Amino acid sequence: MPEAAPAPAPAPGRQDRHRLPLRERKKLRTRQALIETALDLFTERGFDGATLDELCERVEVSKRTFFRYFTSKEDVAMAPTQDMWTALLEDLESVEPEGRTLLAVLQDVLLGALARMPDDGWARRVRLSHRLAERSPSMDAHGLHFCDRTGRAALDVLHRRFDLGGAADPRPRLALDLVIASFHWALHTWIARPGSPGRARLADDLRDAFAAVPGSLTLKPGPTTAR
Amino acid sequence: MPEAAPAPAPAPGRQDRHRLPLRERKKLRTRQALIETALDLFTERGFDGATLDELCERVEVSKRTFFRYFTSKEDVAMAPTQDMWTALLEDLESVEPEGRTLLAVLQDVLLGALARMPDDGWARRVRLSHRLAERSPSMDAHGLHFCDRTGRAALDVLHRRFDLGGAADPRPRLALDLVIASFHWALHTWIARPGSPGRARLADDLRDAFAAVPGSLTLKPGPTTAR
DNA sequence: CCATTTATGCCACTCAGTGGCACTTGCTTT
DNA sequence: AAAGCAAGTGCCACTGAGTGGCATAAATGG
Repeated sequence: MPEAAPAPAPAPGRQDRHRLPLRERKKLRTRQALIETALDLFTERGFDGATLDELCERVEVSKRTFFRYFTSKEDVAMAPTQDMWTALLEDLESVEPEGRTLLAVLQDVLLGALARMPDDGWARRVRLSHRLAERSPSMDAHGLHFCDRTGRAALDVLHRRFDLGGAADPRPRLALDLVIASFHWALHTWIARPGSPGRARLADDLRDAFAAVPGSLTLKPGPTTAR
Repeated sequence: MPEAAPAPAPAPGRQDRHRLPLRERKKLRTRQALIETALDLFTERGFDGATLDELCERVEVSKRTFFRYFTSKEDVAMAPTQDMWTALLEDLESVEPEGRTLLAVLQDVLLGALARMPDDGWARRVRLSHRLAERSPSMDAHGLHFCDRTGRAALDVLHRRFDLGGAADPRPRLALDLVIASFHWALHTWIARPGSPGRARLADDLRDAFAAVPGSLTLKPGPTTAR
């Protein structure tokens, strides 16, 4: 049970990495090594089967140091997806609705954040990460919790910037959860695809989910013996 | 990280409690005592501030026994809500759509399960439980995970019983998540109400959320300076 | 090159959760 | 009523996640 998380400091874009001071670059490298090694290790032995001591030994870092980068064992394995949500949160600060519905705005921002993820293996990391989550309850729980927290933060930003019909109006929350649900479905579908499709394919699946949103309100169960 | 959960055996209805053999009644009493005491203890000292040893001492049960009833520390504090989701799952086995949309069916079943919760302090337990969850990340995560798992199980039941447009259709999943999101919003609103309103008030809040679903697709952000 | 700040290593500690075995207790059998 | 069975429980030792504290190493700024 982590008390207070330090600043997670997600990975910044590749291009400005050279500009950073030496100390920061070293930290980034350690963080990246921890993520990469953790994903491999957990995939090999299973999330519960691998211990933090093993991970720290491989990366040649003390356990104490690990917990200065990540708040928990689950946290390190979820880092790839979290980076995307964090990017989304940043974009919300500057987006302009321009007559679109809230739902459309959220959908576009999510697609935008997705498109901006690095191409250097991010897709592979996300895939490994979510395959692990499918098999480890605690990882899954951690991921859902992060989604939920970030979602609330996103709504706070929007409530601050726009008039969304009062704090007691459930509609913004429902719209957001619809987008999150779409994302989860897309991710699930994308993970299950043969081969190792990239970002673009995930974006396509996401668009499919978005397109199905209106129909989800009117879908009627067919007859009992339809198969 | 629990490996495999034993049968959680949620509390059965009050009326048939007398019919149970002595041994079963004793188990029920122990389970109930653990839940009740846990909620009080965690509320007093905070979820992280209280240890399982303290809880077991108060209930006069060994820690080993605690883990024969609940899979984790979080689990015991979430039991009240879980009972409702489990009831919902049972109801889904026998519901008939009768021309309604999937969304309407899910909404009605949820309201039905809610109405059937015991009146003996269930509302209070749920309130305590969710106040704790608001303040403890790990409890919140555990609750979200359970919701998600149960939701998937619910969809499995429906897919087995009805034709929902194929396994690759995102609409059923979106409809379900919409209902879950409605429930979360209702719960959040209900918890924040002054006094200690009962089940009925929660059902009202839930109906409000359901009514707002269509509007969540068309809501447009107002002008930046609307306040 | 030194002073300060910042990241890390090391060690001991708490507490959640598990495995194993002995023991009690409610229920059944004769 | 005594004996037998099996479910449920207690006790104890153990693993592993996560934290606190302090000493050390390394990067930065002057």
